[in-house]
Amino acid sequence: MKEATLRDVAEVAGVSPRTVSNVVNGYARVADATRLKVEAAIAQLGYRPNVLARHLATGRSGQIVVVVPYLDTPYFAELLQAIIPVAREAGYNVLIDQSDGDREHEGRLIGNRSHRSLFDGIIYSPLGLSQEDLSGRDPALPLVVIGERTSEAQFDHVGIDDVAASTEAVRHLIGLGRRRIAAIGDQPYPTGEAAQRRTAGFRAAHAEAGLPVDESLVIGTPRFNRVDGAHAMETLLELENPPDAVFCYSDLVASGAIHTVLSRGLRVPEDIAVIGYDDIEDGRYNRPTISTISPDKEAIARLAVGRLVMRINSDEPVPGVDLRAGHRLVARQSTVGSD
Amino acid sequence: MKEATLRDVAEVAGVSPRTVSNVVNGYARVADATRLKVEAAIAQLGYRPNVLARHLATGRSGQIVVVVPYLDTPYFAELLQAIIPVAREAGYNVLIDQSDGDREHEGRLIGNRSHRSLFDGIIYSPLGLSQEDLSGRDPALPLVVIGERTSEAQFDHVGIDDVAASTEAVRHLIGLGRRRIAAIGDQPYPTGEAAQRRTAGFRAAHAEAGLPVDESLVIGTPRFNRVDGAHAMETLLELENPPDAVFCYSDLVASGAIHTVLSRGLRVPEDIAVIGYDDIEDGRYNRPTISTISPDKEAIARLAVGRLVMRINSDEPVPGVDLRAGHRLVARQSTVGSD
DNA sequence: TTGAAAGCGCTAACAA
DNA sequence: TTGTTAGCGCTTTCAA
Repeated sequence: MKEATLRDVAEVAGVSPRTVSNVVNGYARVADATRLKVEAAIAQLGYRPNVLARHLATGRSGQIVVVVPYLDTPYFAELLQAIIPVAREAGYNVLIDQSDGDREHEGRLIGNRSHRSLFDGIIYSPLGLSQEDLSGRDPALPLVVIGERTSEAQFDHVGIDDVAASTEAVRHLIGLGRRRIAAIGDQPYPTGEAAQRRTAGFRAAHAEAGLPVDESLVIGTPRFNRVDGAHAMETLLELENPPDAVFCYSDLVASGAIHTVLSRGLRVPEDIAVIGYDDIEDGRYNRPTISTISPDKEAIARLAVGRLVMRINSDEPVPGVDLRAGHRLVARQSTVGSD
Repeated sequence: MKEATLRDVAEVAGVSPRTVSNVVNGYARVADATRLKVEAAIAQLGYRPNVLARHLATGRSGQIVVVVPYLDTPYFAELLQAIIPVAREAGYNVLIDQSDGDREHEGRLIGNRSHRSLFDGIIYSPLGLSQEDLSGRDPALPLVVIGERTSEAQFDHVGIDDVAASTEAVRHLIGLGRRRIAAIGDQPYPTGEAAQRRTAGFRAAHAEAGLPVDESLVIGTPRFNRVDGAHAMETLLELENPPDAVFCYSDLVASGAIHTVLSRGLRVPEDIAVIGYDDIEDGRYNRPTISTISPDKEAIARLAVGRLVMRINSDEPVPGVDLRAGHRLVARQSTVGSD
């Protein structure tokens, strides 16, 4: 049996398609009597609007794509989990795209115009972003960037205050009496902007406590993965004077670092306290559980989707803004111990 | 500037829209001279087909949805990572839907007809499936189920041979000289069909080795999470005669179980060997690294997408089949130790 | 408030 | 091999 169309409904209700459309969309006001007739017909036929046709007519696809570097990285998976329901509520389907951390790919999607009919906007959570990455893009395509920030002001950024959050993390370690604090995850190059903000917070906390920063304790890593954390920690443990605490730029890094510490027969947090970043679920089950900076992922999702929808619905060009979501420090065993 | 349409191209090339359509889709054969003209026009105008319009005209949306219980469960994330590129290659966009392990939700999506215009088929990876879950669904909507199997033969299943895989896992433990082997993850109720197949393999391995099964060592869990594993392990350790090896129905369960063992001051694998299931990336970084059954996720993805596409393109009803992907046992530290 | 009708951009049956 | 043309199902301008 074929699906009922709007025209069928109109016929049964004895009105014009136009009126049915009005009822379905609640656009214009419709006389109560007419509305009732139409609604009855809709129910009778089991009519459901054809979304595709609607999109063709309106020129909107009702889809947004969310680009993340990796799907199986807990932080991104959790971010997606927060975004999807919010988008759905706003009437958008979410297309998930994985960039594989691949610059080429990321650029390709944002730059080219083949999308047009496929999606109305992009929420983009890059691994690292350089100026050119975004400046070459199609300015007509609504875009909201999560996490990274650049000086360019033509699009929106959503994120937490990384500098403040990082400062709190390190302040927490200092408050615990630690004095030789290391940082794992610095990326002192153009695309490592997010990492650099954490490093800035790290320095700020030292400064406010009147503590010097031992530069040999600031370790760079190509990514924010477990292996990176494990390796960096090995480097730190080989120092003449190893640290008594470590600020890791992700929970994954922290997990790797802890792994190394424990396998050397040292204790966490007694010998070395470790704090991470992201508050991924894994951290709550790690042994020891991982202290962390917990970004408000729901707020990030709400802000990003809200802003994107606004952009999609606005005709004039919208100036880019910086939207801040909240965060909080969660102290767990890896810094304060078990009891 | 407006986007160029197929009609524009036709005009510039001096041919009919029909011909342009043929060139773009490679349907009918087109004279070389005409093709060249058309291609030139396409290039000149920067024409890109409007996917939406095409879908409206063909009655296909070009999208498939993949339903997984949780996005942040590593196994499902990795599965999705395998499916997406395969689907894309086949010309389909993947819509990811999260069921939250919620029965209601799963049923709703499969059952109702509101999709029609939204997607052409579903790949469904349920947490557990009961007979009714699928029998009430719209038979016209192409569906491939990953993992679960039921006796119903109206749709396709893709999965590895769980019984054989589980047998291998337990055989591995027996081969290591273990004699009191526990199983964590049984679900002896209708929706626990996948779990039951693992239990069957567990028993089969015992049978073939002439070993009795101590029923008190078969522990049920509501889910396959870390917590479930951790709790079950506690139960096992409280037994008068605890096991010397454990077969866990997921790597997450294994991770939780190992957590418990270690926190009791026991060693893995010396005191208790642990093997998991799924081969999630996490297992390679766990301390100790986790031995596991590694399903061929790429094969699963290929089989599922291939079958779904076939179903979408076929007019007559297609009989359901059972498609088997490969698997292999990966021995890591949690069973064979560090060196 | 509602009707008539012209598209949205593409496909495909029918003809030539 | 290519052109003509009628939709796909919905929205929306213009009239009434």
